[in-house]
Amino acid sequence: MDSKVTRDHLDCLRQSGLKNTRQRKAILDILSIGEQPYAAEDVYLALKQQHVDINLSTVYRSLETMCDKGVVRKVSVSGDNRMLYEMNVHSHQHYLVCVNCKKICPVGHCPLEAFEKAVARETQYTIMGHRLDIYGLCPDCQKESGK
Amino acid sequence: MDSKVTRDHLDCLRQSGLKNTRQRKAILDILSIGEQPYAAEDVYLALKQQHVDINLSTVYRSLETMCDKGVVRKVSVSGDNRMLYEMNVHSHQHYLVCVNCKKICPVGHCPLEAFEKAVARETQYTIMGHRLDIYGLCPDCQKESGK
DNA sequence: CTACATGCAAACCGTTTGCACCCTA
DNA sequence: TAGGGTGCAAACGGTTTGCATGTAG
Repeated sequence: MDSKVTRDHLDCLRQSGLKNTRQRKAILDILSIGEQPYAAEDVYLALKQQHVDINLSTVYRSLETMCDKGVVRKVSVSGDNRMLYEMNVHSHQHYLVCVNCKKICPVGHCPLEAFEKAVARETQYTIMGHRLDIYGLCPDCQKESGK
Repeated sequence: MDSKVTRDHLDCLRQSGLKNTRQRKAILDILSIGEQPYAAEDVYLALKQQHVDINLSTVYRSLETMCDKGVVRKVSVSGDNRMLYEMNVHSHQHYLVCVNCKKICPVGHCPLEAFEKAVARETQYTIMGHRLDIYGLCPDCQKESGK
């Protein structure tokens, strides 16, 4: 399973015409854990913890070039001034962000296709996409604030 | 009409327990022009152009305290790493952002009440709000890119 | 008169960049 | 071995903060 994932990462990089470096593979390994998006620094710290030696600029630069090639994608969520990065799986995704603990959790389905069409009609814009995030209190933080 | 607006600003500040300073009134005057949200620096430059003497930190600090009191609100939109500020009128608002010229235009109606309820049910979060912005090409930029 | 506001300059923090060296293809 | 990738340190841009001074209530 581990080798399967690594294999995929090699393919991703090769297909995008990117060189296959230790650092890039390590970054993709981190992004593949869980479904959350990670800030550049999160990736950096996670790698440090695994004793993977890497420079923070390299993390930024790699994420950026992998974005350009469509291997990863950027997302930014309310209440976090940092850019977050995630694997660019094709399914379109939105997040539920806890305003207290900042935990980020993906929500299933996107209700906006019809709305986009209506907006396009009304405004004459060519709609290219949207960004939606929902914020609230997660169950744990509800309990905590109930105390 | 000008005096009407100024009057409102005095009321806003008074009701929030904020002191009524030259700087705060000037900031609110700027935010009341048009329906766009402004970055702190936009406000600062607009004031400078009107020969209103103010410090950029004061702009940031005033916007922040007026946010706390609910007089203004923050919004952040995709593709701009700056925070934007607007009058906190109660109607909930979303924006259409041109990816080319960065023009921001408000869209009428918000289609997400039902969706929020569904998400709350599924996830057990207490939903507090959401952020939605739509991006695309405005009519002017469509023409330009057609050339 | 006192607490809150402001100006100024320096710090901060996420991100980007220039440059020399390194290493994959 | 050539051209992309990396490390390091310094710059950058938006925002925040400490401190002395100013001013609204």
